[in-house]
Amino acid sequence: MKEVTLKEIAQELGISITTVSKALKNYTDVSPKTRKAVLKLAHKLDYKPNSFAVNLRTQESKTIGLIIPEIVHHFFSSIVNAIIEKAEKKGYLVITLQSNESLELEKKQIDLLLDKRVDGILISLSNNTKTIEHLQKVIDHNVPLVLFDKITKLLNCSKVVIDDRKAAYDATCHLINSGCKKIAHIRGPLNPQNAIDRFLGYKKALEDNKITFDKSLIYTCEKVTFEEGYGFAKQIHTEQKDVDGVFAVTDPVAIGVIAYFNEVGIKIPQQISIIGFSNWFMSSVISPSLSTIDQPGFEMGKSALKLLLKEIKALKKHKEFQHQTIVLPTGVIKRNSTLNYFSKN
Amino acid sequence: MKEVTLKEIAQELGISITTVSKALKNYTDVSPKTRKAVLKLAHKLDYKPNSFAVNLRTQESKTIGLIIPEIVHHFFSSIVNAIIEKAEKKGYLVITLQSNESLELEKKQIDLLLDKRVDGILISLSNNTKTIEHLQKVIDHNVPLVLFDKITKLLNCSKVVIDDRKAAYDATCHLINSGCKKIAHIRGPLNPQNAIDRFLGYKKALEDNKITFDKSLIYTCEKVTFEEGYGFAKQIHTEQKDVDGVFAVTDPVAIGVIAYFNEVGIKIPQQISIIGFSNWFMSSVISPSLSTIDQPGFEMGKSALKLLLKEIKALKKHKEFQHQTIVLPTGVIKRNSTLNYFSKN
DNA sequence: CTGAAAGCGCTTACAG
DNA sequence: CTGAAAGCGCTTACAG
Repeated sequence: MKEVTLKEIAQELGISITTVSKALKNYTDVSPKTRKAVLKLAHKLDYKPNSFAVNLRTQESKTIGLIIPEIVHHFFSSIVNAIIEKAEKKGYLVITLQSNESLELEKKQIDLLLDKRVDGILISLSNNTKTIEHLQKVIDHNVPLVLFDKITKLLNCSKVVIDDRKAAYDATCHLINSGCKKIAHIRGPLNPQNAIDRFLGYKKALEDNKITFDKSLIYTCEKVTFEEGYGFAKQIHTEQKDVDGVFAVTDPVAIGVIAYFNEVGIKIPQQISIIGFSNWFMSSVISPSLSTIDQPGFEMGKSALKLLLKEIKALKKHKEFQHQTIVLPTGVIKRNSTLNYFSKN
Repeated sequence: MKEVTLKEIAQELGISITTVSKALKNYTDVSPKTRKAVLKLAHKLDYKPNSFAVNLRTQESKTIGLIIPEIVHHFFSSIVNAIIEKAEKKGYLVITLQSNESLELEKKQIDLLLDKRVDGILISLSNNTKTIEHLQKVIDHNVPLVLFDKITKLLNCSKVVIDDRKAAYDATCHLINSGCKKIAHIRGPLNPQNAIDRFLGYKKALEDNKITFDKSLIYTCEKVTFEEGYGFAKQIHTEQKDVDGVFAVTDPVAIGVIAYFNEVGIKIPQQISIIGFSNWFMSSVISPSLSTIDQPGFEMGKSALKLLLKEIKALKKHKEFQHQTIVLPTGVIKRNSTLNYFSKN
């Protein structure tokens, strides 16, 4: 099926392309009669503007790029969900790419998106992103950029995050309030800012509650998986350090911990309490259900997109745009992997 | 930062735009000396072809559209994962949209993708897709279309599926072989082909094993959720029909069933066996771990994309293209929610 | 080996 | 109110 063009409509009506274009775009300087005829024929022929031509003319693609570490991941897929849905409502389509936690891939994908001339880019950094030239390049090309969740403070652009330090503080306090005296922390990799912040929140909570920080109770994940959680739980058990609480950097890791203790018959939460982070769907359905931190993925996606579209709009109008950092609230979700008897809050 | 154009390179070197273009595209009719000078300057200026102009000229977007019912879903996110990754390697970017199980949205999204002039469309149908004009429209516009997983047989295009009937047959036989005599089936909605096929596979398995089909043991989901699984398990329990096996249309539903029986202290698999479908990640980590059907999401995404790219290529060369239907193999994954003592296979 | 010219399909400043 | 013309930045058939 051949696509209909302005030219064809113009020829059929015996008028100029210019007038057809204006009529379709509701310009005021077209006679009602002409406009009507154009609209009628356009509708009849199911005319759709050729987006390639429109893009070239307007230098806009009405497309935004989205890069996340991985899509098969409850939290990130919730974010993608929000972004795609809201973007569609605002007339933008979304090109999604995954860095697979690789800095090299991330760099390449930034180039792909710039080559594609997307109108803006949303990105959550890979765990291995230690340099930022590729991100600075986006800004230098005058393409609006918004970082979310896994960010770097070194970049002058808008950001959407949660207060990881506070959330981790709250998680740790919940363990302490429910009676834990010796709390291990299975942390994320050393590079990403939010793994660092969660660790610091944990440490501060101990401090504020006069519990001595013990370096040997820190276990560091590389891939942040169920398997690592399971492995570290085994290690904790074997080392016999009388650990009575575990704060895991994210739910899959915590679920690995639960799986191990379930297996060896250690009672949760009576003998050991576990708290995770992110509130993955499965955390509510495992046994015992996992206490965790509510991390608002959908809200985060929505906010990031909103900021990006604002900046795109400002850029188009050549207006100044003030970069913002939005911090979304989190909360402790108390379930059955922690005791709630002593809970103060 | 202003983007560099062919014109600027031509001016700086004092040659024509034509020659610059040819040099960059490795046409043979350019002198080595000229070519070298062009490549050098292009590299120095970090020249990137303006994709808007290239799209308009070539009438190709190097972009494909992908529509799925929902992205926050283990199986679908695995498919998206595969498609994005493989497409990138082949020089295509992917625009993803979600129908949210709505036919109206699905129609709109098809239009968006056609307006965008994507080079091809991959789609898994919503549960409420009962008409196919919007899909026929894609074909009529000469845009390659590949259906996967949730398909309709009414459309003449390539398809990638699993043999749902056989997989369901195998799942049910596994229950029978492990000793179940009275097996309930929590099925999917009435419309989607794969819910129908899974139901038929279940029925056939009973038949082949001389177990009378009992209509009252069929429970029909609307949204196919954990909550529905939980609710139907309660109903099964209350109705006291001595059900000793449950085949659920998908894992989240099966996990709802497990949650209920765990709660009321009915032993799985001793008193009742459960099998799901799709092998979601969480199925391996709940307690008891869930027996299920291995549904190869990554493979499905890969195959669908491969077929689509083949068709795009054929179309470009004005060659005939033979539509194909690929059926991917599945297997029963035996875990702890079913007894394995009597297993024959 | 080089380049002028046409054209992809639109938008819009400008003239009448 | 209408339309000729320029231009977005490329690609490519064609002439020389």
